[in-house]
Amino acid sequence: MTQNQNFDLTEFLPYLLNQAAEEASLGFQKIYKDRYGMLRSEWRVLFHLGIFGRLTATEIGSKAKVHKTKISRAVQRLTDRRFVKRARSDVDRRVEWLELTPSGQAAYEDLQAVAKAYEDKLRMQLTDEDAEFLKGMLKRLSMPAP
Amino acid sequence: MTQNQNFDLTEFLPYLLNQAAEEASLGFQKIYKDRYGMLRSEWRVLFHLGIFGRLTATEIGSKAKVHKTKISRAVQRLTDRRFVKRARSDVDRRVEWLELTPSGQAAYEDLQAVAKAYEDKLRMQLTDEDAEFLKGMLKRLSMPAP
DNA sequence: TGGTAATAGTTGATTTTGTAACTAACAAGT
DNA sequence: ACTTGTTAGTTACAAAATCAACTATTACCA
Repeated sequence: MTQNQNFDLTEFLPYLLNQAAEEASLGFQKIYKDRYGMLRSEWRVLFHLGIFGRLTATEIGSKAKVHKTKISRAVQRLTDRRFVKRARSDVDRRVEWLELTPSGQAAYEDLQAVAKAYEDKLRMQLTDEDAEFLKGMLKRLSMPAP
Repeated sequence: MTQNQNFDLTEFLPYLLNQAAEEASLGFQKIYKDRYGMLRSEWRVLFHLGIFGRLTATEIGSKAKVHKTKISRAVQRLTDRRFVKRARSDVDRRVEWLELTPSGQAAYEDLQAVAKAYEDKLRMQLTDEDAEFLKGMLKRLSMPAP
């Protein structure tokens, strides 16, 4: 009897969350990857700038909880592709203001529409009520434990 | 007016799921990493063997939805550390049966207890009812969309 | 039997991430 | 002004993930 009945992986919350997150990301990932050759950190930067307009790398990092080296490299690639424009601040010459270029804006609008459609498709698996409830719990779980 | 009010990242399910999954994994990750120098794919293999007893690499891969190269390398490292023992099948000499060694079993039992305690801690943020509901939805989201 | 396809698992090359150390600029107190 | 500390962002190197190609074995079937 080597079998262990005392632990069920499929009830372990971190595991379940990871499996669901991975599955839920697949379809959208395929699109931003195929269509724009973007990585996850890149569409996130793109979306932050699309939504909030003008941000510094640090601001994006703290909003998205992504490490600054990842942001740095994502911004690098996005500027290489002319999706993002950087401008040193006059007030504090350490910081760089980031903004979408017109083609960055176009890519954002395209992907944002895709994201909306994708979200709708995902939510067809859930009732509206369930989805709201789920989101509430995910938001709670997303903040550092007390 | 460059601000876009039409999309809210914090309501986008794949994003929310990822944030929650990452946060929920952090504490447990720290332990299996610090205590055993393991990667995520490694504790998953360890747990599968701890729970199910004897499996092939392919079986683990399909249960956990992990690519075979990741499994292969995880198994390699686990056998290097004498946590896992491999044995070629006599029936089909392509397949290898994987099993925990006694020290692998000990590591599993230790980490399994940690996982339980960690799960309890996480669930303190939720009522039992909510947690069950959440798990149900995560399981549904974990399967490929219809 | 012989030939083609399928499966289990590994390996190598490339890409991406993680970690730590680094530069440059500013802040605060003395 | 001068030291010390902090912050913004980059870079170098090591670790890990990805993807394709590979070996070895078995399955199918004419």
